[in-house]
Amino acid sequence: MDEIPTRSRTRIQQEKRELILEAALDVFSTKGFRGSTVDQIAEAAGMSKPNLLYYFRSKDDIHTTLLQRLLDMWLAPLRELDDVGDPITELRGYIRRKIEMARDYPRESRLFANEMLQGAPHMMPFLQGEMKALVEEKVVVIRGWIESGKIAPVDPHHLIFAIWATTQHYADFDVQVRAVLGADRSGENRFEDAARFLENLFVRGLATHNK
Amino acid sequence: MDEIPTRSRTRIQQEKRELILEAALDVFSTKGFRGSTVDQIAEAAGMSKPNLLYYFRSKDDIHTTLLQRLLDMWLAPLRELDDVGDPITELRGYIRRKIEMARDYPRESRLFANEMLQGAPHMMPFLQGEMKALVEEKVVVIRGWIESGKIAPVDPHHLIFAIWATTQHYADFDVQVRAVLGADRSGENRFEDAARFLENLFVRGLATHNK
DNA sequence: CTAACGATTGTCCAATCGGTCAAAATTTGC
DNA sequence: GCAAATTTTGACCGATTGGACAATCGTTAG
Repeated sequence: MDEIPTRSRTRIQQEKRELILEAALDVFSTKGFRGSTVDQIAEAAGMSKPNLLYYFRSKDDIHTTLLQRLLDMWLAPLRELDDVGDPITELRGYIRRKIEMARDYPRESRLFANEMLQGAPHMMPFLQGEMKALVEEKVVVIRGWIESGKIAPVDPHHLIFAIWATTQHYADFDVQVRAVLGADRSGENRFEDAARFLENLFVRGLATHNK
Repeated sequence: MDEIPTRSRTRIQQEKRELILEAALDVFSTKGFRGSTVDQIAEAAGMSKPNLLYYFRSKDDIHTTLLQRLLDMWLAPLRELDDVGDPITELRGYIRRKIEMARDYPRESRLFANEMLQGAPHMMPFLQGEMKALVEEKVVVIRGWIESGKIAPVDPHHLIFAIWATTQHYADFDVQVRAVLGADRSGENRFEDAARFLENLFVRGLATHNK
């Protein structure tokens, strides 16, 4: 077969492809693309290498498919940042959504981080296109909040970077966070603590009124 | 030869080893360990592969040496965080030192990030040992500042994480930052803007007094 | 039952990569 | 200037890896 239209895929094909992508996400996110072997992915998916290559034309095909899927979900939290609500509430919600993503989808975060570290060879068009456009849109919103005196005057771009950095840190640098917090403090409540700290930090850092 | 004591190395050996480490840092930091080949490093260092392997026993040896050197410089900025000065000034200085490191040593930052993404297979002892110890020491300092009412009551661990995340972000996610800022705003002043924003954010976020 | 189609695997191959080695080229010590 | 030591290289090797392929197994429709 050459290229199966998604429409005409067997139920088994759909399921197996899902299974493979799931396994590949595990492997790619921690070992990187070049550090992963098709055999490792196949074993993680519980099938033989030739069988895996029956569902995906190549290792690269799997990787590309994963990145493609990542695009959609990656911008979702920022998309929800809305002009209508109270700025502080909106930003607080954005931080919370991002922290939840770091907690619930750490592998996707690491996959993205790997791609960025390598200079975004596959995602550059996405960064310069869809992502930049969305950021620009939200920058306008934030700038509006500043001009109406609802939040402190800060650089909107760097505000967004700071939220990205602090939240994704808990997925990408999970080992470091765990190691530094120690065995006892490394329970799953570290995301709760992080959320509390970050909301606090940003709310205080952006407030225009005194407490 | 088996293992040359550092003491008895020729001048040429010292220089060539430096040259190789410099080239390897370039390659490893963007392509990761598995994604890099000895040939690439050798070419970047302007020598043949066997010649490179005359100065380092193995690819792994180069990598380990780079990570080893990284340890020293990585904790330096935090070490300087001192108990004596004004808390806000101290923290502001720490942020500035970290941003300068991201600007001046982005390859080292990415090398570290790669190691973390893969679960710190080589640096785990360092994380749990030296790094955790230093953090714990500084946590005590920060806690002291909080108890004496000099900064707002926040979780010291997560404060440190936030400073790490926001500053290193400009090295590790440089491509993304550039892409989102656009060609015009991506001049080298982005580090200045970032520093200004971050100092502002943290100072406001930690202040106990009203402005 | 059986023919057709989809799924699975064992085997193999070419390319890449880390590393070796002996020989050649160069530098150094005297 | 020359011998010893150091540096550099071309050729080579074994192991790994991505992928191809033909053969086999399983399933399903008639």
